[in-house]
Amino acid sequence: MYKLSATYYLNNDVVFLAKDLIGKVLCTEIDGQVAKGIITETEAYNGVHDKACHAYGGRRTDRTEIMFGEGGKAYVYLCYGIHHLFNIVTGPKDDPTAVLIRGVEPLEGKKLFLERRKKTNLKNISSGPGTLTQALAIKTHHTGEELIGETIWIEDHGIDVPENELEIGPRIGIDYAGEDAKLPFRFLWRM
DNA sequence: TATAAGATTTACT
DNA sequence: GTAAATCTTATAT
Repeated sequence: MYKLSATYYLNNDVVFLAKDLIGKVLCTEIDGQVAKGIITETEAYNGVHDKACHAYGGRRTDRTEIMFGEGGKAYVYLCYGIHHLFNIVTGPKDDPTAVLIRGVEPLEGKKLFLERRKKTNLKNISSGPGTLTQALAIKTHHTGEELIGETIWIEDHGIDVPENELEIGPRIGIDYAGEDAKLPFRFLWRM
């Protein structure tokens, strides 16, 4: 088991990273409490060429600025006024690619998952992009956080995901993106 | 300064 | 299965 290094995130193939991150372990230490979850679902956001990406066409705003920096940082933003969505910025400088984490499975600190989500069982406790951030206590102010630091990081536990359990398909909830909404950039581990 | 729309979740019919 | 909740960001006055 080891923590992913900074160079891992500099890979310019965001689709490869989205696939490779399935089975990795997302960890947070917030308020002195450690929680870990196995990543089971991701989506790739392929920079300026991707209509579904916030940085499509080189749009550079205060919000998307972080994606134009080097990979290895967190990009957390609020959707529908309620939900915090967690992205991993990837690729070299000026290449605004990112991987959206859409789902995790509780691994460590399960008690925290239950408390933060106010639930009594672990079923579907962090199966959506907005709910996993709640379970791991990730908030918008974590944007820009180094993923090799002490607050949010990713570990490789050597978990093997069989090819036949990996579902690849079009992304969800981005119908407005036209043709790009159909690209097979979504990866889901069917356990 | 004001308005429109959104990478979703939850509750209710 | 359908609809409401809810507030930030981006774009237009």
